[in-house]
Amino acid sequence: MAKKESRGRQKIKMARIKNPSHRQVTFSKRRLGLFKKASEICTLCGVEAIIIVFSPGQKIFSFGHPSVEAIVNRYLSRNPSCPPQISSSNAKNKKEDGDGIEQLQSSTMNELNSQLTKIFDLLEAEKSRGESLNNLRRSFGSGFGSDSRSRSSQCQWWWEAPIDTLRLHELEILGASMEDLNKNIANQAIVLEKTNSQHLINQTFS
Amino acid sequence: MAKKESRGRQKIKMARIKNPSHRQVTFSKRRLGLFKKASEICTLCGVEAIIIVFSPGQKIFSFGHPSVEAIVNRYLSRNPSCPPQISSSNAKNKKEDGDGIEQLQSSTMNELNSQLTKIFDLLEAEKSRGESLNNLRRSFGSGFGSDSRSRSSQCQWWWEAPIDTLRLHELEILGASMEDLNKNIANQAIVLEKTNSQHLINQTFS
DNA sequence: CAGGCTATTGTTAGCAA
DNA sequence: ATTGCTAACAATAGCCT
Repeated sequence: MAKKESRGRQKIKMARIKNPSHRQVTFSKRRLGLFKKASEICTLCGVEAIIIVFSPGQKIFSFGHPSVEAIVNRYLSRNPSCPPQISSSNAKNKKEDGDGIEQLQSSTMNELNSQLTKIFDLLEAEKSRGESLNNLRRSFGSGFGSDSRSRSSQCQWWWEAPIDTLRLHELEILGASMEDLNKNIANQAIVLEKTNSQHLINQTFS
Repeated sequence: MAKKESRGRQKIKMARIKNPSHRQVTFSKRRLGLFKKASEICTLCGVEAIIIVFSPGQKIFSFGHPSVEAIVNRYLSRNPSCPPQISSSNAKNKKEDGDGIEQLQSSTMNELNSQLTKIFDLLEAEKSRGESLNNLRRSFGSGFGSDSRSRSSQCQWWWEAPIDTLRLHELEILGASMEDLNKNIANQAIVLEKTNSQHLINQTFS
């Protein structure tokens, strides 16, 4: 049976990929690749970096190097003092991620201030917990928790908010940046795991 | 003379590079690579993305795909009701870059408002300059202005602020995000030009 | 739609200017 | 601090499962 062996990677034109399906695949793959690159430059050069990607599907993906998960943990367990006096119109079914970006949608300066206060709080908390992330990153080199997978799977509470991200106000973006920092934990896990897998593969083949 | 021909790329351990010089080189190269990747995913998949990198040298580098300015633009033109009642105390001598992040250091909520106003202002200024960027990007396909280089070189008014970025408050980060959006024009130019160069090289060799 | 495979293209470590 | 070079390494387009 003449198995049609793949022609391998082909050169592509640098232009928007027409086929939606194909485009989606490329997006997924390259997004991971991009995040991995970011992860590497952070590790190699000891720098901090964040990436925020607005996908066409109204979702936001993000990556952030240092202690991002710490923010979430701290936030969830510590629940800041100032639950923004923002209109709680969105207080519907907020899960643990809570406060979606919708809140920022109708931002006035006052609400913005509230948001910022909250963010401020989060970051302060984050700073004091940086170590936990470091530990996670350490484990990257030696062994890796196989549970990190299931975890990231469950944690994919990406921005499910039904908002048109492309029209986000800059204020929203700012808020999103911070919120996304929370989400990137999942990303981190995915990236790290991915890297690890490839590692294992390489070892197997070499 | 046995000219020591390079052994080519060698595998490196994924850990912080000890040698500062080497680390800096790697940072520069990989930063461009990262930005290029980002540029590609934006083009190929038609998404928007931003990257912010806090270098160890107290500088911030950023990348932002299309019209980050456009987003702000949208906001400025769309936001009718609430032109923040921010104190216009920032109307001082704002150059296009000016005001370092230090200002955000001692931010209080009031000052924050001022900052935001300023940011808005900067972005507005940027918007009026967006065309030049667009033109630059256009030229990417056909020819490219050799002057774009000198320009980006001069535009490297990166964050020269002598602050320890690792201790930036979130407010500073937020401000930086917006400010960096301005800077990304220069980055774009660099990335595009770089890409172009490689293109030419490839053509030459093939 | 995420994951595996492989031939190819793309990126970059190590040097040197 | 950036740039060119070359060989080696890494990412990934196209296809399948």
